[in-house]
Amino acid sequence: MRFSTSFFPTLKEIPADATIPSHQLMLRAGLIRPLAAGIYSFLPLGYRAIKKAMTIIREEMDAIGGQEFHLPALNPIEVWEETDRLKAFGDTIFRLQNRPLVLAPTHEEVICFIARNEVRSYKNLPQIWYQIQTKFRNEARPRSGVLRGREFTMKDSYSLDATWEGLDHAYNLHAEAYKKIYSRSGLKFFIVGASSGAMGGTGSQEFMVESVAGEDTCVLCDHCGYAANLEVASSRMPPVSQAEGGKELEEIHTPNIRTIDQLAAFLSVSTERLAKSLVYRHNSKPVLILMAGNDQLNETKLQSALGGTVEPFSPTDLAQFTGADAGSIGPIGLQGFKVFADLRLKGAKNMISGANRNDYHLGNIDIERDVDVEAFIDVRTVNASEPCPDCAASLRIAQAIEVGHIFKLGTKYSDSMGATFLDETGSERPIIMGSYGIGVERIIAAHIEQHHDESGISWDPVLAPFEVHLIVVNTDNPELLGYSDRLYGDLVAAGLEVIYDDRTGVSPGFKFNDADLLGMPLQVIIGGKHFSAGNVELKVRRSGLRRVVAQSTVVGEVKKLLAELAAA
RNA sequence: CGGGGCGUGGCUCAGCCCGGUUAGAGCGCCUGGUUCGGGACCAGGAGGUCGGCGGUUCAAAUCCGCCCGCCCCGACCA
Repeated sequence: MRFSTSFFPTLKEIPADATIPSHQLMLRAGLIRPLAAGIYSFLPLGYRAIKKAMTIIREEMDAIGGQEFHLPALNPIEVWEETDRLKAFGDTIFRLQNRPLVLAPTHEEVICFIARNEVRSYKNLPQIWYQIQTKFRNEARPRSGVLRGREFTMKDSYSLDATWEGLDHAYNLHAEAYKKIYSRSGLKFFIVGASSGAMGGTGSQEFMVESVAGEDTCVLCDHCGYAANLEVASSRMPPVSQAEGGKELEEIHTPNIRTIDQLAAFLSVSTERLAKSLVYRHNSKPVLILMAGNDQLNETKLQSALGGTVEPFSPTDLAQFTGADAGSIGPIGLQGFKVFADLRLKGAKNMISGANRNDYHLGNIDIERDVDVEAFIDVRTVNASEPCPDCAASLRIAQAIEVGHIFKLGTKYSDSMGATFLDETGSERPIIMGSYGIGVERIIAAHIEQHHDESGISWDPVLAPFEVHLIVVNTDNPELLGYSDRLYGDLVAAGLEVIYDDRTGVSPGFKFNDADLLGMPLQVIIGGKHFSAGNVELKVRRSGLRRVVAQSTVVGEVKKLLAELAAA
C-alpha cells in the first residue's frame, strides 16, 4: 500500500484519554478510533492485524476438527430465559427496546438450540463448533482501550460430546490448540487454574499474558511453574501458634482498639496470635469466618468453598446481631452464627479474638476446644513471597491479561434446554459440553503491551499489518523515487506485504518516526546516503540492527531477514 | 452503581479562582516558496454555538443549577 493514498492517520501526541501503552499506541498508530465508551472502530491498519490473529485462530481450530459457524447476534429472549441466564447476566446483557431480543454476549444458548433440533444420536457426536464474531456486553465500566469493551470480537468454540471422556479429550485438544495460537501470536503466556464462576461446570483454565495493564492477579512460582489466579491460589503457609495450650479463657480489656495491628501493638503479641472475625450472609443465614491475624479473606474462594450465595453483612445488621461493633466480634458465645475457620487456624491454641463486647477481647483461646467450628476451609488471599504450595519456593504475584478461558461445562446448558441424544442403549442423555473463548482484540493489545518501546509498536511478523515498511527518503530526486517505485513493485511481486511511504513534502525524520511508531518488523530505507553507492539500507525495527545491501540483492535479503525474524 | 478528574479549532493544552478588548498557544491542515537521513524553515490563510440546557448579571468560556459525554479508582466482570 502506498502511504500517500492510504488512510493511516498517525498521532504525534499521546491522546489524553489513553493511559496504558497498548491503548495509546493503537490510537497513535492509527489502528483504532473511539466511537463511544468501550466501542472502537478498527481502521485499515488495525483490522489487518485483527485479521491476522483470526487467521491463526482459524487454522488451529480447523486443525483440531473445528467447524466454523456464523451465528446470530440477535437472540430471542426466550432462549436466555430457558437457561436462566437472562437473570444471571443481569444488566450486562443488552436488550432491545422494540423487540423481545437481546444482543448475544456469548452463544451457548444458540448452540444448544441448534443441537437439540439436529443432534439425535451418539452417532452425531462428538462435534466442535466455533465462531469468530462480535459479542456484546454492557460492561459497567469499559476500560483500557480495547481490553474491556462493550462490543468485541471473540472466538468461541463449543464441544459436544456423548461421554465425559469425550469432554476431557475435547478440552485437551483446545488447550493444545490455544498454546499454539498464543505461541504463534508471539505472546509469552501462562496457564492458570481458574474459577468457573457463574459459567458453571467442573473445571476451567485461563490463558494469561503478564502485563501491568492486566485486570487479573495471578500467583506464580518461577521455580516449579505453579500458576493460579489469585481467586483460587493457595500457598504453603504454616499454621499459626500451636503451642502453649491448656490455659483458661480470659477476658482482656482493650479500650478503643479497632484493628488487628493496634491490638497486636497494645498486647505486645504477634498478629499471628490473633484471630480476626468476618461476618457474611450465606444463603441469607449469618456466618462468621475466622482468619489468622492479618490474613486477607478472598471472597471468591469463600464463595467456592461454601457454595450458594455469599454476601457481606452490613455494619448495622452486625451490631443488631452481635451487640458489638466489627472490631470486637468473636467466635465464642455468638448466637445464631455458623463458624468457619481458615485452614491456618486448625489446631491453633493460645489465640486472642473478640469477646462480642465492645472494648474486650478473649485470650487463651484453643480453637478446637473453645470454638464450634463447622469446617476449616482455605479462604485466605495469597501474598507475594509466600511458599509455593507445590515446591515451597517463593511465590510471585503478577498482573495479567486474560486472553483465553476454557471451561468444562458438563450438562448445565443441555439439561436446561433439553439438548439430548440417544446413546447406544437407546436411552436419552444430555449432551456433555465444553466452551472455549479467545478475545481477539486482547491478543492484539497484549501483543503490543509485550512488544513496544518509546518509539512505538514493534510487531512480530505474524501479526504485523505489513511485513515491510519501505521508505523513500527524498521524493524530489527522480532517480531515487524511480528506483523506490520499482523496488516497491518488486517486493509486492515477490509476495511480500509492503507499506510504501512515498509521501512528498514529508521530512525524512517524520517518515522514520512514523515507521518506528507503526512498527512493521523490517524497514527498507532508500536514501541518498547509500543509494549513490548502489546500496539500500535495511533496518530491523525491534533490534535496531541495520544492514546495507546491494540493490541487486534487496528482495532476497528482505526475504531472508524476514524469515530470520519470523523464526526468532 | 459509589468516589474522583476532565470537557475550549483535528490533536495537546492555556485562559476560569478574581465575569468586562476581537478567545489564545504549540502541533496538524490549506496556498506559495525554500529544504530533504531522525517529528525542517519563511510568508500568507482557513478553522471555535468555549459539551448541552436553564439561571444570576448591564455583561458569562469564567459564577450557580440540572443534564450529557469521556477518562481513572472501586464494586462488577459469562
